[in-house]
Amino acid sequence: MTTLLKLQMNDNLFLKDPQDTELGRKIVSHSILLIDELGLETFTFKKLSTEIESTEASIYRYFENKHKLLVYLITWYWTWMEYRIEFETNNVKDPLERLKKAMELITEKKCYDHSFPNVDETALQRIVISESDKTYLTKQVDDDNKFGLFRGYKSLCKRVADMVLDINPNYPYAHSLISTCLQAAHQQVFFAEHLPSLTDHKGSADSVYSHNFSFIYQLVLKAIS
Amino acid sequence: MTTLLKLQMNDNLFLKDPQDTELGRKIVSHSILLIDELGLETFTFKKLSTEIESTEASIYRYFENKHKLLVYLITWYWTWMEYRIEFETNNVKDPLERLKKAMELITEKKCYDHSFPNVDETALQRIVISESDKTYLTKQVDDDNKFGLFRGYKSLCKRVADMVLDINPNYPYAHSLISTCLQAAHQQVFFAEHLPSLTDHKGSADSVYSHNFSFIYQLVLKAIS
DNA sequence: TAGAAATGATAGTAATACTATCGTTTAGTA
DNA sequence: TACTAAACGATAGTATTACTATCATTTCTA
Repeated sequence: MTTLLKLQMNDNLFLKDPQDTELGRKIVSHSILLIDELGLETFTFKKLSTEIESTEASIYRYFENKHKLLVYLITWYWTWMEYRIEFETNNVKDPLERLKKAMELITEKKCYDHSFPNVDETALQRIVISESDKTYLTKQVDDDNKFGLFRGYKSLCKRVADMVLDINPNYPYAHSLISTCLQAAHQQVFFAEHLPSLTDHKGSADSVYSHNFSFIYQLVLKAIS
Repeated sequence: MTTLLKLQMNDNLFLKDPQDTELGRKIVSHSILLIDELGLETFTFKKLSTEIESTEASIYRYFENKHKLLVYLITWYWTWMEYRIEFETNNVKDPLERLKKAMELITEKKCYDHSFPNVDETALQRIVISESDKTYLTKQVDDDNKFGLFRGYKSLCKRVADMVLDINPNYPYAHSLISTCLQAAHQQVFFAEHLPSLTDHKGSADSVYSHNFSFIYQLVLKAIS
């Protein structure tokens, strides 16, 4: 039996906490499936509402608009990642081993996590790959940032950067390096599937992910050595 | 007196070549200013048409929609970058020097290039920083790719990757490394301005750009050594 | 100077991204 | 059990967007 968990999310991400009600959880779980299927630009609250047999108005009671919903989902993903890294590196003493574990977790293909029954992590990872940059590449980024909407991502970045600094306190670009790697971790997967000449990761999905880990892990190790 | 130049663009990027007519050039030059000002999501052909005292219908005769216009502008930028790299590394024999020059050009803050009077390269670079990922992060990426819309970017990536392979033919991730660096080159600038905890580049704009060059150049050198 | 191409003017449409109102159902609580 | 408030559904409405279509006018060109 798996323990059911609830990740603590920033209040400003929603109007009413979707984790508290049946409808809220349905909005979250089905929005993941529908954004994955349609892509963010053609996804609408209208389509989601018919999918879950509810109404637009009801969805608007949980999320201000689809941008906020996207930020919510992406933040959930990074918060989940940070929790997993914390959990898995908990007993690891060697700083190099801890960094390696973190990079493995970041670059691996995700599968369903039974602790969170209403989140399809595989679909959510695909959303992160193709939509996550859109959370901050907007004109309202500074406002959104003021409301703490990017705390999840920043906190994860800091945690891994601190691992880098544990190994080499003199490396001057720990945060830049990690934010670059977090980006590369999904960008290279996207390129492997859609624009293969921009990457060297070929072959099956599995081999793309394992090449990607090697590429990124080596990049980090050499950079900080 | 500067020589006026025209970059050869893929036909599929437009319905009618905007470089051929006065109106076309006005569409290009003012769309750069307006997208820079408003951001892609609030930019519309309606607003652009009033800005240039023309009509929506006329703009639609040049570009199918604003996505294609964006791809056109971004492609212009990468084509311009590749031309400049070619030009500046022409006489450089040492492969390491050539790579260094290329990385300098990629990471530097751009200023107005008199060879292209209707393009504000400073504004265009800001657009590249905040909007370029949106050219391919769509559901139509495979279709767009079939029509060769990303040739400019792919060609630049290949050229720089080849420089890497000139230095170390055994490095297995040349394309991944360069596409990662091209991304980091603008992403870190964005973070420095809007999400500073995700980067280590602080201070004035100039210092952000020079730190960014150091960060990326060291990353590449160490990775391929 | 005729004909073609380019542009402007205008209208119209389906979809989007909301907001507002009101009635009904559900849930907590006294 | 009865009351109250919150949650939800149903419906309507609005401004804007992203186009498409048509036709008149200007401009270029052979």
